[in-house]
Amino acid sequence: MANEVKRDLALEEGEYDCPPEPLPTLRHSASHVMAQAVKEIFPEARLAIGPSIEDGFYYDFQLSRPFTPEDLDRIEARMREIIQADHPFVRMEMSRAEAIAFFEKGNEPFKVEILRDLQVDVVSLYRQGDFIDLCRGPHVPSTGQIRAFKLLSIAGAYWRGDERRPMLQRIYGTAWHTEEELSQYLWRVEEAKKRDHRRLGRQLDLFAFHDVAPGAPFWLPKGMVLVRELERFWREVHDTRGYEEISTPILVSKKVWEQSGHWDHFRESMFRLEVEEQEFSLKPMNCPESTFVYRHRLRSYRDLPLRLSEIGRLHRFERSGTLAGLFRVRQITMDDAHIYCRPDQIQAEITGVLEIVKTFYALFGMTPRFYLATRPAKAMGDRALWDHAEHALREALRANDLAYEIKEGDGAFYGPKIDIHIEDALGRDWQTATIQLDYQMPERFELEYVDADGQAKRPVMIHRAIFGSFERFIGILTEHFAGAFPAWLAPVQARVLPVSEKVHDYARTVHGRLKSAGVRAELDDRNEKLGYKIREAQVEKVPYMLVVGEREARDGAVAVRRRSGEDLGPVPLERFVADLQVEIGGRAR
RNA sequence: GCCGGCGUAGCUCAGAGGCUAGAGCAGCCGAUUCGUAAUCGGCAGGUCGUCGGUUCGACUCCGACCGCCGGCUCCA
Repeated sequence: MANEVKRDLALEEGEYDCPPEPLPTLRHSASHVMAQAVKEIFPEARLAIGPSIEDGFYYDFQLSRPFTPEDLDRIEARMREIIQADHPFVRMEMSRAEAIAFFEKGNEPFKVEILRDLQVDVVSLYRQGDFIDLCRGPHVPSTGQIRAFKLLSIAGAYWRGDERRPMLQRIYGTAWHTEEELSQYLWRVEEAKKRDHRRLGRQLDLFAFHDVAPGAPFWLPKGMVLVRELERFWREVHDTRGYEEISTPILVSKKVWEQSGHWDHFRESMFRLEVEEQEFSLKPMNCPESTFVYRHRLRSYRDLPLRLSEIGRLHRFERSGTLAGLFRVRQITMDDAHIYCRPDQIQAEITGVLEIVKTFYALFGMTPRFYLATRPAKAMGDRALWDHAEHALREALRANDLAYEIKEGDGAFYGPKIDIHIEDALGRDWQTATIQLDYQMPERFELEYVDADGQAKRPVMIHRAIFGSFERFIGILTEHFAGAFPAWLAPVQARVLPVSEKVHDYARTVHGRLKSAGVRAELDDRNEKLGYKIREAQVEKVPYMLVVGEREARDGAVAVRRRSGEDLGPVPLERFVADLQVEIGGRAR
């Protein structure tokens, strides 16, 4: 019934199952081989889909019992046999009806479902050995082409990504052209694990999580230094840019959320409680309450733009399975601000925010990428306003000469937004900053200003965050710097290491001098050898180790060692203090 | 929330239906007074995540719950 096709058709855009480049093709083929191995070992397994993904591939199966790590070993061994046999990948074509019949006979309900949804008359299948799978290709010529691969993990995944549909078992694997690339990749994964902020957070005593507060960190003294330094910098920037800081209540009546519209959209994601027969909630956002500050006075067009900033502590009920260290928390400390302005000020205000974004990320050596997120399906407000808002954002981006991509339908329910992503030291992508234009909240809360003509007008509201949240951003920073924070952020900036007890008096003098100069300095006067103290300071990634022995005591100097291992030799104490103050004051990287 | 895995000392980990559950590091005490990544000796440290069940006996087996990890879903 099937026609074998001698050569791959010239595939066009949209006609393949994986990008027709060498590596995705290889990985896609590896997933077919994995499916074959699984079917041979577990004939009762049902096949779902198996694409190539970044760094590897997966295949989803339905099987009554869970896969175990031992199963992975067996599957991998079987795959090697299939690869050894060097079966050619053969493309075949048949009518959709024939294919449905074929997979019904093979008892593959997921394949049948895919085929029923397809709009085409003829479908392609690929065969290697006696294993046939529905697939648009392309594939490598034969299984022997797959050399460097490894199965990695087993995970659950909903059929078609829909939580109402069956939960399948997904096996993840990775595949590369050469063994070298494979081991390089595995090494990269190991390195990433070493940088994991959860691990570094524990090792460096930055923060801790406890069962009693899932999704909310306990900041330890050293981690709190990071929070404070970021706050300090953040306030400096906003103070000089005409922002006024406010703070609004955390526990508020549901009336506020009903008025803002959040109650309808996000009630289920709010922490609610009843007090004296009134329903309250922990605030999941700052914006509705910010409007109370706006309305505190009658506003004139001369008052605008009014920029109200707030480091607000929010709570959002994130489902238990989604929590992850500082990256996904239930208690979020947002570096928020709301700008109330006239329509003619929008572009200038957005421009100002974009400038802050650039300043911030340059400081950390991160390159921001900009995305415009447009009208979502369940949007509030009329179409024309949305179009106008999207246009204003586009214009601001263009005026700032910023390249951007579109995230279609990804806007907030009250307005479109510019999302800013950064790439960290490991090349991973994070969404951090966001700038959201909002005509809805002013409407809902009936905000007004008196214009030059004496008429009451409605202001526009811009929501924006630069870090996103302190929790998440500190998580990203920790991994970005692998715990070796620049001196201005480092919890301990310098540690004094006396060589022996004989110089403890001098070491105390040095330590005292550093403290009086405002340096976060520690004195390690424990009864240990120098090598031990250095090792420990090194592990803790203290930027400067100041070795003091009898020579330094005599000369009023410190022997400076950087955490890079670089030994700067003896430096007069006052010189070191002055240099360090410059480095910290300039927030040098 | 769902699928799977895990939970033993502050940390990293070993152990096991049957006598007082171990190690390294960290901590404390003592010795050593030392020059750029771990000095030596001693001491102390545990309701084996919680609750319930099976059993003569449970840290070990079973169940529920809590938390964490890998994913999926979600993310104003």
